[in-house]
Amino acid sequence: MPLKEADKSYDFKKIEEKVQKFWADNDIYDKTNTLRADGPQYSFLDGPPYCSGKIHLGTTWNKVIKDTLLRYKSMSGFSLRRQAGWDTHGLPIEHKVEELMGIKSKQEIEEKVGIANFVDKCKEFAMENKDAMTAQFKSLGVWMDWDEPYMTLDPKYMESSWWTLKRAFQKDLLTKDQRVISCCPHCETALAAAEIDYTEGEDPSIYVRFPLKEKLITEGPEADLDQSILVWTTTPWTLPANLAVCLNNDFEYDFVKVDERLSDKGEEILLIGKDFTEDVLGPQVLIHKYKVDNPDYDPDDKKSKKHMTKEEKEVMYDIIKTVKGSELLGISYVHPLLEEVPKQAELEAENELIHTTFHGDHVVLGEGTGFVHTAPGHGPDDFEMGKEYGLPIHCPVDEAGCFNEDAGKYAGNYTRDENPLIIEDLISKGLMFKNTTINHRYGVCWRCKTPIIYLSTSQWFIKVPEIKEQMLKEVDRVEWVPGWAGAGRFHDWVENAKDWTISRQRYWGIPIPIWTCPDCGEIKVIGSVDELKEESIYEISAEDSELVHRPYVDEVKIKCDCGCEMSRIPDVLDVWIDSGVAGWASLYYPKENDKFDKWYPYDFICEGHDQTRGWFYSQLGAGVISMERAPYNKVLMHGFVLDENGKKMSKSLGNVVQPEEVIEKYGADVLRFYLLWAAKPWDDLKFVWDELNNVNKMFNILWNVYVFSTTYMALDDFNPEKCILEGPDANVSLRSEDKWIISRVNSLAKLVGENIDRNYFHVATRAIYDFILDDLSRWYVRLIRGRTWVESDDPDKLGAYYSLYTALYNLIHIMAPITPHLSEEIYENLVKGIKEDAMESIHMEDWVFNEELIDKELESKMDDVREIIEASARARDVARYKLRWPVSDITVVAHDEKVLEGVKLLEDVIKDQCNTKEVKTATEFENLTFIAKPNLKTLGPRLKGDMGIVQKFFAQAKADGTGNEIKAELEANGKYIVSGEDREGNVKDIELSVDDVLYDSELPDDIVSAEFNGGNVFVNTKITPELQSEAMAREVIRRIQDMRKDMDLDVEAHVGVMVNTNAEFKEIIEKQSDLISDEVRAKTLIIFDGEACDICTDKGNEENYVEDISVEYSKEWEIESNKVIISVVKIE
RNA sequence: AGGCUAGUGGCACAGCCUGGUCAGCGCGCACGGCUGAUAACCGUGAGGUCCUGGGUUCGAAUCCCAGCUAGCCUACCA
Repeated sequence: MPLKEADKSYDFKKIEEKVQKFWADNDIYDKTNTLRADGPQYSFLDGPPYCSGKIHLGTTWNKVIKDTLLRYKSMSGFSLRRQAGWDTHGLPIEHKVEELMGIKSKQEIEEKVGIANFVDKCKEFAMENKDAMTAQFKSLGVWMDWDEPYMTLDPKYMESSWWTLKRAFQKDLLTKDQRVISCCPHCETALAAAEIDYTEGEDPSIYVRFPLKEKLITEGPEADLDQSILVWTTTPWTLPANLAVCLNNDFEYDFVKVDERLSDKGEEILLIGKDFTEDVLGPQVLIHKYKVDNPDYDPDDKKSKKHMTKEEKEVMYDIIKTVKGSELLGISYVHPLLEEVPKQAELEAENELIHTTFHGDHVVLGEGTGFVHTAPGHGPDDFEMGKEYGLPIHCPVDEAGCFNEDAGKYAGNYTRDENPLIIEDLISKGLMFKNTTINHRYGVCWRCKTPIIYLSTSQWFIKVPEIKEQMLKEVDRVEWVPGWAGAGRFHDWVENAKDWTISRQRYWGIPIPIWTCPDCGEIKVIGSVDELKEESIYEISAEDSELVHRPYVDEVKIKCDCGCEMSRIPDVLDVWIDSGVAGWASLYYPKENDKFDKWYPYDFICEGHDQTRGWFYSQLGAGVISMERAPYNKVLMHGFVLDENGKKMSKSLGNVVQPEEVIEKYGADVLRFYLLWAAKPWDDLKFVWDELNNVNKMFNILWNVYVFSTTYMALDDFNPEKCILEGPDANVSLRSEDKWIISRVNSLAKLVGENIDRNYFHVATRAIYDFILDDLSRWYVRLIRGRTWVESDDPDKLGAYYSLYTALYNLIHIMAPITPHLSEEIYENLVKGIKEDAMESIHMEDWVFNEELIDKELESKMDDVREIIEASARARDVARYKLRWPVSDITVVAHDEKVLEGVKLLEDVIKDQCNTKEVKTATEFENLTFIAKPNLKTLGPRLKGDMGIVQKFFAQAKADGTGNEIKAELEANGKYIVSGEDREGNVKDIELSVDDVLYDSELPDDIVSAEFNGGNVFVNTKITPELQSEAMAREVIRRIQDMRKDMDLDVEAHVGVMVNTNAEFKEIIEKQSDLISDEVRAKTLIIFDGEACDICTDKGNEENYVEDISVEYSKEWEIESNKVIISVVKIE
């Protein structure tokens, strides 16, 4: 099948559809994998995106990076495993399903809908989303095992996570404990740190009086006043659970007497930390300034002022006494909501420590009063305090965030909703000192965005701190790209690792395989379905596939050694465990071994920087627990896709760009290339439509080069297989520029390969971009344009075809991992059916480059030559001397021999591109005229009166034009003797040294020059009759070509041409009629002058005459003030 | 509040590790040119406090310190 001429324009839609269909119809993906099956292995693990139903630009970038690397690895001969993964469990889907089914609470799920139905719906929903997202990823051309992905809802996958849990249990890392943890009151479940988002918002900020039970100041006038500790809080709803107040032993505390100016109660004593007093109460002394008349004002004294400023100090409050925090330990206060919360009195009666003060290290400087409200049931710190001092962990709130009966007056209501009421009560009881609000960041549930609350509940944990050291060692072992991702960011996060809350009070997740005995408290952790069946007391009726999900697994009872029936705890696992075990669960280890042995551990994973706390961490933890190591050896951490202003894309800002929008407009390949090109992978990427347009332009240009190539190659039926470069039968000869483009494309392959390997995708794509634009399109194609016109199988023309073909051939290989569709499309035409060893798809080809074809010296010489040619163009531009007009010679002047060598080697290129008959080289430009002049600065002081001799001499030298000779002699001998008569008429010889003479240089007429990086280019623009004749002929040619194009003639179509002009112009161009005929493919060329002109322009007077310019076309031109009428007739 | 990363003409980026060459490239803009790749290309020009402020140095976009802005991560602001 011969090479076909390509479509004129780059139609990505058509191409991408066609190529994807080709891959699908012919199982190209499978064939590619099979082809590499015996190669060295490169194992990769896909981070499972959550089955939200829609991919976004972030996940797009993620998959494009992975796909590019993996395609490259495949071409490099590696055997790959590229299983896609899906994260299917968890709250987000539960929420969606709740929404779909109109469910408002957990109670409804359990009582109305039923867990089985609910879980079924979740599964169905997850699978639908997975399918939708798979289609989106496929449309990007991402190659993964889409038909056999790993899914966290897969029972066999889930078993592996059970096994990991069992490992944790065996290592004594699993514990159930009452702790204060973050809960989502809407989802009614515990949340892990990784599930908390943060948001800015307004909360109350109140300063509350906690009245002292016994006054501390018992003497003096203040003894009668009320005395209170001042406590600050932003969570009024935690006050019903307040059991103590913490202070810091080392701080100093003020007893402050305030009055009605600051307090609604009038005079009272407040205890405040010394460093907080001014923040809370304002400055102690206010200075009021008044303008008053100056009693000493003297109207006659200009310096005297009429008014003066009088200052009055006002003391706002008195500090009666200051004591150390340690002196305030153990004092009792009255709970501010004692009447509203009767339980508080009960508690106080039970434990004398309640409602007293303690020391707490967490009491620090900053906001507040130095006294910290402590509710062990609500705050992690408070909880620790409570445990340390033996306070009860009192929590009058249920998991739904509602007060229970222990909250007295507030019972039954949602905690945060009670804030206003509690504030009101405090005000009416006279305990509110200051009632304001604060803007701060607080935690919210990652899915439903409900503000989280801290509650003491009983949950299951993995004791991460116990394996922290090993985890940190693994962090150091793993290769991170960029380095700081591991060394800084991730290391810090692991360093601060806390216990991992793994239990969730939900339905759609992996049931925690822990069975407990209600009687003896024994615990069993089940590691597999088989084990469960073995241990089960009753026959299990559920299918394996159903058994591992709730509610079926809940029904399984296990026999305890004590004889009782053990039941499963009702919780499901944190979804971060789900994905954390992906390394082996996706391989069904330990139930199956073969895939595990082959692929574990993984050479490479790649996710966004949000996964520091997420997947990077959960895999590390689960890996160390299960296998004593991180499951990965190398991690690329990529950035986020931001909007064009660098702001995060979010629905609320309305700045979200959908991937399909981009694909619709530019296609998948342009998007892929853009994503890899626009930013360093680890930086955030600003998505800018304009830049996408630039990339699209590059695609069009590449396509144009392809069209250009195939146009001529198809015309000549070019076949690269028939090219013989060397030996006696050689039919192709390569010019230096041909070797250059081949060298360049091999250099490119080397650089791109290296940079994809080290994940510098931006370096790779930017090099490709520059190569296509600069080297291939703007330079090489320009250089060979003339050669493609030669008829017959000229070895020189074939050299150009061969080189262009090679450049394109290599380029589509280089681009295949990045732009798989475009490469495949071009491969289909350019290679398949042409080259005997062609594969079915370009993606089955090897990644190759030939180091031996790289000639760095040649590349560098071409760089110089390009500069020289550009300089020559600049010089011509200055002289307004058109490039189309030939010049007799140019001279390249450079000091560096290398540059001149390059000029000689690439002389033909320069001749052609500079449109010059001759290229001269020199280390100095000889045609410069130098005008010598005396250096008055050196000569003046020395010669004094004899200066006249010298001046006269140089004036004469200028007139004679002997400057060059003087310069030459000075350079040769270092001196020059000037003779002349002095004022007295005596002949004198004066010796001039090199320093005594200065020069002005002058370019001869007709010479223009321009600088380039290594020297100067001098262009001789002197016109001879021959040059003029050729120049004018070229003007005519250009216009005829223009007309051919207007006529939409085929490139190879023949024409007849008539040129009618004045006699003088006719004479000039006639000499070049062969050239003209050749260039415009004219079978006949008639040039004449005079009235014959009318013959061809006279179309008669018929009104309906419509000129069919595709057959015959006449046009009047003006060339250098000559009227020229050209007629072109198409010849069949 | 702490950590990491980024901040370079109107826009997007390179340079920074390893201090010194008029701070480079692309897009955009203005002017001119070219025209068988032509929705392409070439030339010239305007346009920059290299985020701000200190410091080190003979010399800082580059190294150090502090601050501002943005992204991500973290945090018990009680």
